[in-house]
Amino acid sequence: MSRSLLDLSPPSESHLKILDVIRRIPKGRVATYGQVAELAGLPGRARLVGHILRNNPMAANVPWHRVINAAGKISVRSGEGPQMQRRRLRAEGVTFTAPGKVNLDRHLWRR
DNA sequence: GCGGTGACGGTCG
DNA sequence: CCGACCGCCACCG
Repeated sequence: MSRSLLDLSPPSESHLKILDVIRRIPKGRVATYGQVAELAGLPGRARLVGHILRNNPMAANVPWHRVINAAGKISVRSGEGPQMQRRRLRAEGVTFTAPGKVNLDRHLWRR
């Protein structure tokens, strides 16, 4: 079978650090890609966070749905991703100001 | 091994 | 709100 992304990717340190930060996002709160990257000690690498979530679909034990972009919107593109993300956030009590747009003033993770 | 390409972003106008 | 530009880098040819 052709496996290009997942199977061959060895868990790099940055990789693990990012996932670790995401695990710390409290329930009912959200964090931006840039914020996650920064907390992981990787300032300026917001896109790396996106890449990782993209290549780690399941992201087991990782509340991937709590990661959104700086505009408060859901960035997930693939298939049902967006819907599922919105659903999960709502289930945690996260409110939206518009379809797919999280109320950052209320739920952005402050640290 | 090297370079082009595009990305789950961010920022500014 | 939307679009253009920017910067950083993993992926693939």
